[in-house]
Amino acid sequence: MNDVARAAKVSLKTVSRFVNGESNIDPVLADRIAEAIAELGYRRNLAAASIRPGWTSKILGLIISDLANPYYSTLARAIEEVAGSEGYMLIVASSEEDGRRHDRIVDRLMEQRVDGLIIVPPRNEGREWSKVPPPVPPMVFLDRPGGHPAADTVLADNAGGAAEATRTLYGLGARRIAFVGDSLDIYTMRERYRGYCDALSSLDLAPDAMPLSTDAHSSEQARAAVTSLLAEDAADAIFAANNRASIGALHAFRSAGRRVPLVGFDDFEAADLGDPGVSVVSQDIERMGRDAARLLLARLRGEAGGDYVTESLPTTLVLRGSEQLPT
Amino acid sequence: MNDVARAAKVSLKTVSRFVNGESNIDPVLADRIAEAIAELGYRRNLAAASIRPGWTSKILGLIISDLANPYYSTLARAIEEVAGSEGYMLIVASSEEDGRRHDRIVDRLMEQRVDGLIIVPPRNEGREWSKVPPPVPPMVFLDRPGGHPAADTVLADNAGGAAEATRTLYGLGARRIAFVGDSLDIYTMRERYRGYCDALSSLDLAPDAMPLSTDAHSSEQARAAVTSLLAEDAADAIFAANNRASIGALHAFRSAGRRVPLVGFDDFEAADLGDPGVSVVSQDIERMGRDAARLLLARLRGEAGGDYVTESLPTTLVLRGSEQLPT
DNA sequence: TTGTAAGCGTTATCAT
DNA sequence: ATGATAACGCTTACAA
Repeated sequence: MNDVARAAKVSLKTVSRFVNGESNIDPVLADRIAEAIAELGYRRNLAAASIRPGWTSKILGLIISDLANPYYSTLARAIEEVAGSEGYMLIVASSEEDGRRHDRIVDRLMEQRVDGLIIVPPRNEGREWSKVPPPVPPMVFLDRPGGHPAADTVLADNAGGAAEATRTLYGLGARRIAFVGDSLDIYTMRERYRGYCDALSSLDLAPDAMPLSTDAHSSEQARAAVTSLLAEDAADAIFAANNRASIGALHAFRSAGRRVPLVGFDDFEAADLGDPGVSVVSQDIERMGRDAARLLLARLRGEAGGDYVTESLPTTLVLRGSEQLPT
Repeated sequence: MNDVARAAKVSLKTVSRFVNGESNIDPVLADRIAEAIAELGYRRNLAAASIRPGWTSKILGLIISDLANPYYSTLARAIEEVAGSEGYMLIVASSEEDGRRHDRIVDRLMEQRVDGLIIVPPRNEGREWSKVPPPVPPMVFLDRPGGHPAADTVLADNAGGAAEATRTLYGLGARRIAFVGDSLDIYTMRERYRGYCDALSSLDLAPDAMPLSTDAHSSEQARAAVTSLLAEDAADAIFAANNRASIGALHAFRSAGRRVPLVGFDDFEAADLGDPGVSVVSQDIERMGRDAARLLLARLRGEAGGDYVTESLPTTLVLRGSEQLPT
């Protein structure tokens, strides 16, 4: 910038004004500056600019569990889009559900002086937020509650969606509705199980009496679980509490040569490929991401009030046929 | 940092030494400093550190077409993993295949002083690299060639994979093998078409005589294309040159109630869900990402020689049954 | 081993 | 409208 100023025979400050697009500047000088910039191939240094007091990095940090998982990459994309529209770039990092890793990323991001943070809290929690010395940048928790009082939160209505799925299966005649999912240590699983139980109870069915499988970490394990449910004739319908459970169930159906009514949680690419298509409780993932980003940007603009909100976004039941009894 | 120095009654420089983990430092002072840091909640400012000469931002920039696309998010994840293992964070941005957008992102990333760039060049090219004033950080092009002479490139062997798929279909008796894919303006499509044509020619079949559909931008369009192929009995096998084409073909098969041998390009989640499973030419996406990141990091370490490499990674043919004639 | 002074590339203040 | 000067938070000669 100094070189540009010298070449254009103006002061440093005038160049600064020029590159910042300030208005009050002599057109003649502006031209000289523009020329000097082009000639010297000058490029401003945003990192240097950002350390000035009152200036910001215009970078947001996003911590998700796994960028390769379509659910999170869809969230990331939606966030990137909203952030980009207001000039923010996004640093994305995967916590792999590991609290220590998550904490390291948080520290790094704060040292980098990101303007704000969007966080999917890891399953295995790390250090408590109260132990993180202030100042902490504005934060939004996404997909799961985060345990920091001064932060907004965007969730899906996991319990509501699960309840709707359960009621649908019941309405079509099912009375032994199996829950096939991952560990209940996971917040979303716990919520889905809660919704499932609530629905059963309100239908005068005992949740305890229903088949329950909570170790479907992979579709392979889900397949095994569903296979034995079929073999023992233990269930007349299945609520698959995540993607992998749904896919595992499909595999099990194919091997067994028969199926029972099925509703899954979370849509997936292949859900409408089979015959019948797989009915699912669908989350509006883009909207979750967008809302999280908007909430954060509103705080950064100082527009948000003193109250922190927790949004619980509705789910949609998408019926494709798998909820029906086979003909 | 000044405050910490004052509180610990040492000089600024000693604190700097401490936070940078330098060895020669009096344990007594170190303790005082550690205490002061904890008390004041001091956090170093990496942005400020990075503007010093000889220092780097330890941030890499990644430009892909769409983070929500599993192909690119898988690439991003692999890159993030390798980068993270060496202390680099990743700024990810989606170009949406738009050259102007891509150029804006490049400028922003360079102003941010990222240490290196990994770029999936957009379909609609923007400004030429020769017009970007130096210094340009080390760069790696991924998935497609990028048009900058001083950069490494990591590609998949699109032509080879397509040729293998074509030969496989031929070997099983097919003589009218349709190519269903997206526009040949796209580098990867062009390459796949080239491989397909090469294979046909070497088998004494005329590529021109084969059914060709290059407007399968969505699975819906691909479905329409395949549906008419089936109706007119124009093809006895299909090479689906991307994911969406494969899925569209499956939909068409289902509606028509019959299928012809099919091999797709690029694996997808549901490929083994149907009966038969969909055979595909599979790219090792993780490896592409890892290799790109490693190439870039090697350059940043100054280890790479003066020569720029172009890697063409082999594809794998995964046979699941759809390549066979229906029984 | 520790401290002093200078400088990295910016922008803000305040005078002109 | 423009410019001299002082910050911002940090690291690196170089001296002590």
